[in-house]
This record gives sequence, C-alpha cells and structure tokens, in this order.
Amino acid sequence: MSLEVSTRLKLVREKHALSQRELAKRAGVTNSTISLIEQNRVSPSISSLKKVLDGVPMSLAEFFTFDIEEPARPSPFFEPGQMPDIGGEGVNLFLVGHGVQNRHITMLREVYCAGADTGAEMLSHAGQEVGIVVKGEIELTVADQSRVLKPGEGYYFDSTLPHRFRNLGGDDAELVSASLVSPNSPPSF
Amino acid sequence: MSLEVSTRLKLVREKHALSQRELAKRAGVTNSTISLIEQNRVSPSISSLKKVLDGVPMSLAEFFTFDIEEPARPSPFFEPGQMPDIGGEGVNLFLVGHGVQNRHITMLREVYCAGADTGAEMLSHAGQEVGIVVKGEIELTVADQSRVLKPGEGYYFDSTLPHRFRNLGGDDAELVSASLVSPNSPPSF
DNA sequence: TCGAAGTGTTCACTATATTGGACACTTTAC
DNA sequence: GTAAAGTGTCCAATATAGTGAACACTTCGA
Repeated sequence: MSLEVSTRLKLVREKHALSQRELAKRAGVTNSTISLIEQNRVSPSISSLKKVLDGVPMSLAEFFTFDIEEPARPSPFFEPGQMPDIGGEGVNLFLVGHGVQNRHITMLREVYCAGADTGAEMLSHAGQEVGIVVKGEIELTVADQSRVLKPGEGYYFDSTLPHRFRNLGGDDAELVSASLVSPNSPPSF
Repeated sequence: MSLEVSTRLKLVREKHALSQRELAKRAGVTNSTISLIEQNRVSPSISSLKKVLDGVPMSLAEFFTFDIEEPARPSPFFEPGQMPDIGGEGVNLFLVGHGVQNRHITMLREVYCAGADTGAEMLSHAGQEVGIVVKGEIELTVADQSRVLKPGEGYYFDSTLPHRFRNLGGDDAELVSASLVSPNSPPSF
C-alpha cells in the first residue's frame, strides 16, 4: 500500500496551503468531513471525495496516482558518467536523466545547424525536457543557470522553467531533444 | 468527465468475465452493492470500492486512470507523410507514431553499424517500441510481419510482440530507438 | 491583557451506503 | 416442459458517512 486516502488528502491540502475550513468551503462540504477523512475515521464516498478534490482542484485519477514529491535535483546538468549506455550490439544509445525519479520521457539525438537559436524569449511549457550534446557546443540556459555543454554532457530540467538553446560555434552541433510524452493524461472527472 | 464510476466498474467486471455475484463473492461484499454501484444509484465509499477492486484485482489508481481500449493499429509501419516535423529553427525532429492513441513514448535517432543484428531470438518485452530509419536499410520483423525499411520509413508496435532489427547493407544505417518510459507506475493499494 | 479570528477536533443528528433476502427473468440440462 | 442454476434488480433493515454546532487551542493586533 502506497498512501492512505487520509494521508493523500492532507498532503494535497497542505501543499495548496489550505485550511480544512477553507478547502471545505471551496468544496461545498463541512470542515468536519475533511477532518474525519484526514484522521482516517471515515472512508469517504467517491462523490464526496470528488467534491473535496474539486475544491483543489484535482481529479480522482491524479489523486490516486500522484507520488511523493521528490526533492528537486540540485543541478539540471549531467556528467557523462551518469549516463548508462543502454544500446546493444552495433548500437549506441545513451540514456540521459538516469536516476531522475518519476521520469516520463525518453529522448535521443538531433542536429543543430551553426548559429541555431531557439530564441531570446525563453521557452517555457508543460512537462519535462532532457538532452545530450553529441557534437559541437550548445549553450543551454535554464532559469538563472546557464552553461555551455560540450559533447558528452547532458541536461535534464522541468520544462516549466524558462529555457533556451543556442549553438554558438561555427559548425553543426548535435543533440537529442524531444517533447514530453503525455503520461496517462488523467480523465477529468 | 471521462467515465462514471458506475461505467468503469461495469467495464472492468465484464472485461474479467465476472458476474455481479461472482465479483461480490471475491470482494467480500454483496451482489446488491455492485448492482447499485453499476446503476449509479449510490456513490460507494472508498473502502468498499477498494474491496470490490481487490476482487478483480485492480488498484484504485488503475481504476481511475485506465482509458478505453483503442482498436489495435492494423499495420505497425508508418509512411513518411504520416510523420509531422515538430522540429524548430535549424532543427529537424520528426515525430513517429503520430496518431497512435495513448502513446507513452517519444523516440529519436540512432546508428546501426553494418551487419548489426539484434539477434535471431526475437526480442520481446513490456511496453511500446517505435522508430524511423534515417540512413541505410533496416529489416524489421514484428511477429509474422517483416519488411525492409528505407530512409524516411518508420514503425510502431507493441513490444510484447516478438521483434528483430537487422542491417543487411554494407554501410552504416541510422535509426532512432528507445525503451518505453515507465508511465505513472501506479501505487499499489 | 484581552478579544477576535484563526486552527483542528468532537459529538448528536441526519443522510446515505451496504446488507440480506426476496423477486422476475434467462439459460442450461434432463 | 420444467426444474435447477444462473443473471440483474429491488426493498426494508442496519451500518456508516456527512452535517452543524459546539469545544479547546493558537495567533495576531489593539
């Protein structure tokens, strides 16, 4: 058993910085209900649990699926030694982001022309983003951290952080990049 | 709203070819309970819904997360026109498997040396597998279907089907390949 | 210092979920 | 045909969840 309903609800509520009464008001239930659920003294009906979660808001699917928060990785950059080769015979395939908890994406090689730039407006979108430089040099900026990545070095960061890629060199640069694959887009209840 | 609890339960029960009474017996509840839930005349408590699902067995997370079964794609092979370019400026990045429902992976380029072969024992593992040939020719066998893929052609299939890659040519061949990213491994209740 | 407003908890009362045993119907076998 | 065993549904009785109003406690400001 991963987490009790009671524990989950309390985590969710506190993460959103809501008091039992505040959440109750938003959800249209009484504070007693939430108190009793969090003490595990009742097993709420689906309907009432749904009402409560609507006050967050959060879907039932999310509620039962979410995992404990992992501590944020201090640096988004990866050293070569942190990337296992999962390739086979005659194949080279390096897994980046190894060890990142709750990883939802797999990403592989791509090519940047000389001078290519994703733009000064700093990209920012939902999901996760991962990559490794294969050839040339790529300057990657993630939030307030910036770094020139050389071949063999990689990165992993949350795409909601603003970020930007630039090939500052005169030659082509290769890296691997992809968008996040929708992980079990939870049905909206 | 995706699916009602009532609908979901009925789908699950029927998929497992259980009668209301049979499931009730396994779950340790009465058939009335299941009948009423499936008619949406009650909103079960979490505890009783959990008991019911234990009879399947299925976790609450799975229950609220599962999607409608999609019909299997007739052919695992993709033509070039079916692959949208999601790349940006100075970047080329082709999304394979576009339109495949409930897709859990994103895959990009890789290199096969001349004569490389994943072996005659036919790979078979959990998840999904996708790829596209970039350079050279790769013979891909998936179950009883076999085909030589040329540059610009791709594939998408269920990894539980036995499969094999071979570079029959004398030159390097490039394709992109990756393992499935674990999609939201649901907490076991 | 004291009150006002916040927090989570408790309890009798009410609403609802669950039970156990019926019912009507279909399917299978003799 | 029809008895036996299956199906899902319905209803009065019971167990449990939800409510509303209290309680004790802390925090904050006058």
